[in-house]
Amino acid sequence: MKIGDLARGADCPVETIRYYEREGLLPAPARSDGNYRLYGAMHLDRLQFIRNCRSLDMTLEEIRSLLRFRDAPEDNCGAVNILLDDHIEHVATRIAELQQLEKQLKALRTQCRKVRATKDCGILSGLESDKIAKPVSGNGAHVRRTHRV
Amino acid sequence: MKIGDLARGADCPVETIRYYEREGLLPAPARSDGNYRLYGAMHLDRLQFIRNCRSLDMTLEEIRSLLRFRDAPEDNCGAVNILLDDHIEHVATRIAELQQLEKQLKALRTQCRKVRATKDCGILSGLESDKIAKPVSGNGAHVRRTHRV
DNA sequence: TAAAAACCCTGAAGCAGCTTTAGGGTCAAG
DNA sequence: CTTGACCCTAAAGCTGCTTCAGGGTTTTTA
Repeated sequence: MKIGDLARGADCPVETIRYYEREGLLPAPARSDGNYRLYGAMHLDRLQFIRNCRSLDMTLEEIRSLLRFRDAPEDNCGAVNILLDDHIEHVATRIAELQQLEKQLKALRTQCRKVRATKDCGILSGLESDKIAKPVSGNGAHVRRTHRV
Repeated sequence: MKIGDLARGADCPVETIRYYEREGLLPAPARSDGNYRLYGAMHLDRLQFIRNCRSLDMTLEEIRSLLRFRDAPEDNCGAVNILLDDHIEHVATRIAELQQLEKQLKALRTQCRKVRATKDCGILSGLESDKIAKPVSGNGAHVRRTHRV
């Protein structure tokens, strides 16, 4: 398999594969005469594992850690359970934060129901006010931002 | 007001204020003899506006846009309403994604209820499987990630 | 009055997790 | 034998800051 085949197999951009290799998540594969990367089924498995973890919003550090367990089949998996529990908590925390945010945004939105001059816009004046709650931060949520394009 | 006073007034790190200035969100203030930045009440208002928007998880680009409206009091505010509606939708989308994620993580967690050898760990094998849903991406959620420390 | 502490300055690098750009080389089809 | 699809590397760019290195200024304290 060349890198493009692997990429199609795991639904992952080619550049990201090379990036994972640099980051030590994927082992460097053999090379062809023309210096092309040549992968086997094991690489595909591993890449799919990584991509599954990423789609569960785990960090590369967490994934690195899971891969170490995966590579040590005789060790016990207690730490895996803990890692997952922590991650679930991060996600739950972030959901709660975002729901709070949504409430505030909707409240703000009701401040301006029709189009008028910006100087009279209830939204803009709402954004001046000091009634906007700071995010609950401190603990450590860790999940993708709202903004992506 | 020196930069430290402004920082305390808006509950915002000093470095972040300098960063906002570089990014053109805050106008460059006058300077003292010793080359210190000297701010007035208008800067504090503007900084609080920015920080309120940030705590609602808006991007700097969105904030830049809102500031332009704020600076043009006679324009109409239709675009402000649209911007906010879009942002609310981003947040709602992200919440839905995260709830989906939470469900998958909890399902995965039930795969391994006791500590055993990693080769038998239901979580690790669950992460191999192709049953993990890709994030609904494409549209554009845009909100902070789960991971923060 | 002098030295220490607290504050301020700039410019550049670092963080995560990629993506993009620049500037090439390799290989199969027509 | 050339076109086009694919591959390579190294480096820079993205967001929204934070941190660092290496200074200068002002205020407080002894």
